[in-house]
Amino acid sequence: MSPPKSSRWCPTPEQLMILQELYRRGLTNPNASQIQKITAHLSFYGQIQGKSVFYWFQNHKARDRQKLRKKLAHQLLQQHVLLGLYQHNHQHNLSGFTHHLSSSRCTARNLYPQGGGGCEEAPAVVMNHHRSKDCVMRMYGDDVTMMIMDVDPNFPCCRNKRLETLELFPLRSPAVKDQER
Amino acid sequence: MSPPKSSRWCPTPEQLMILQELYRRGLTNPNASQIQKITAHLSFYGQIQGKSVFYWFQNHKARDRQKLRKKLAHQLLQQHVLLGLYQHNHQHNLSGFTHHLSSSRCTARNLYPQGGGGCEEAPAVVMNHHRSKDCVMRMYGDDVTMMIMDVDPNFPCCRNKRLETLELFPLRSPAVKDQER
DNA sequence: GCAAATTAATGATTTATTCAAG
DNA sequence: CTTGAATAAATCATTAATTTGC
Repeated sequence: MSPPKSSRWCPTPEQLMILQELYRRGLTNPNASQIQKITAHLSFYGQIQGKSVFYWFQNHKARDRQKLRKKLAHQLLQQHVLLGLYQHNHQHNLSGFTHHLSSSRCTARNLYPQGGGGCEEAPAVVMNHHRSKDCVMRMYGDDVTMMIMDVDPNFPCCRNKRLETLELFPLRSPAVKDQER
Repeated sequence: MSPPKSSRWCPTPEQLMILQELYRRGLTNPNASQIQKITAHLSFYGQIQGKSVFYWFQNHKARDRQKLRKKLAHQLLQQHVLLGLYQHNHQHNLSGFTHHLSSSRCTARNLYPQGGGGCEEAPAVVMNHHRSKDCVMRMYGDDVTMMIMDVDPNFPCCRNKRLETLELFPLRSPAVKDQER
């Protein structure tokens, strides 16, 4: 019954919620005394040390900024692209960015509306791809190709034994007592 | 009389029942092969693609958790208000209660890797020390000593006056108007 | 009753976070 | 510190419920 023994702080949902709420409210750089207070409160919900709180705010702030910078850069680029300032040979250098840029609402469906009734042949471009644990899904227009790559039996979440031999469709008698949750 | 031609999957009642039943039995994160099987079976009841199954489980799990979180947040607030915990200092002997709270739905396995209780504690030596803009933190095992050195008044985020007297747990009137989404 | 208008659910996509390997 | 993989969270978009005025 020895507890998991993690080498690092594992925030409980409560702790996380509280931290996020504080951050949202504008506390991005708590001083020592604030950290102490916060730690005290959070310790009610689970083991926690001051340093964890300290780190959390540092990391969170850093990632927030990073996010912001990225967004800004993309917006700028967007402007440039739209204005045609990168018309000539610079264009391909943007690929790394544009892929992100154009992702917002340029889905295949929007670019190649199905309503067209087949006038458009084959949007041949990969609009998006979604990687899953063991499959890759690629969207070509409306279609999706799922490539099964592997099923890892060791994957931790398979610890639920029932899943191992999961009967997908027992579907016995119709009265399965479907209780609403 | 072409069929309605929906742009998205509309689950039939049978499909929905099956999915819900699978979920209820503990299948919350099917792998690709499971998705394939499920899709195959469900296709008996109507047009369906693997991605729909994939999405369904993702959404269902997420919204399940969302509900739980909301409930939890509410309870949390209640606890704080009712017990006046927010004026405590370190109060560690609440473990039983804490456990109950924080394990009510420990959700992500990354929060609780081994499915056990919480995170164990206590490297016993001086771990490290960090210099922050306004404090030095020294870690002695579990303890952290923070010495306030200075508070930089120029730091941009300090413009928010509320921070000066930061109320960690404001918990004002019960009717905080928890606006949905 | 019945549609147009509104709102709620939920399918589909995108973005962010987390863990850990390199 | 950086990166990749997995997945959770947030968001967008469309369909279903429902409300509303006739």
